[in-house]
Amino acid sequence: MPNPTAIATEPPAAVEAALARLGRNIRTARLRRLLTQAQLAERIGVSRFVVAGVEQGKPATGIAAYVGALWALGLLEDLLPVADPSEDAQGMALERARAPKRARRAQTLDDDF
Amino acid sequence: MPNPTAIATEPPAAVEAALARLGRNIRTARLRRLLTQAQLAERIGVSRFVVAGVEQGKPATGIAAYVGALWALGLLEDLLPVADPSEDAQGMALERARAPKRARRAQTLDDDF
DNA sequence: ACTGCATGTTAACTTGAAGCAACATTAACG
DNA sequence: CGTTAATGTTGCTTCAAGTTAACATGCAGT
Repeated sequence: MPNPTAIATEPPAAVEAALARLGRNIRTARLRRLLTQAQLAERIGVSRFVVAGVEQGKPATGIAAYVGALWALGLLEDLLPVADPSEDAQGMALERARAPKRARRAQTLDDDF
Repeated sequence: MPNPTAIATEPPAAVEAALARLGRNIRTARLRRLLTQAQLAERIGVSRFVVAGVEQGKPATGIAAYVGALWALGLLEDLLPVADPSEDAQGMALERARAPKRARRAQTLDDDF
């Protein structure tokens, strides 16, 4: 973000809203578990300010802090379905209806598992 | 990340795996839509290197890049259920005992859990 | 009310993330 | 095959994310 950075400084409204919601959810989960920001931060291995930023949905905060928070709260599995190829109806429809054009496809277009 | 940052440099294996999987999923979704890294990067408003980092699951990359990628791919809604309080069975069970707004516990006496 | 602790806010400092450019590599298409 | 485009890689520069510290605010419990 050296240069007049783009998405981190002025994210689209939808992105901003999604991040705010995610942060609020993480905050709720933390409070339910009776953890302080500092305690959660210690588990993650960051300062309490980073946790505060996560709960505010700060766009420029590293994703490790967010995922680490989910991990420390036992909510990591919630992340697995995100962008899951087998659930991407739109993408599957596109793939079905075309002969491969440009864009380099991975040699084996890795199918996990 | 100034100091010997913790989670971003050596994330727990579970976090690392979750990020790697998320990155692969985003990559697959991009390829299905026949977008190059550069094209997706342009939509998000970052350089192509950031998109490459996202697809590799780089832990220190800002979450805005990840969420921006999901947004540009039409997959933002996948993020809504993450850490959703109404799905957090573990947290709801804890809350059934008491519901503090601020994490606070008498530590001298009265310890359960 | 009073006290203790969690959280918000501010500031100065450090360093690594993101930008850019040029080259190497690989895969898709004719 | 050979061409072309997409991606990986390397090195350098810049600036903001993250750290620490100190202070302010506000909630929870006695």
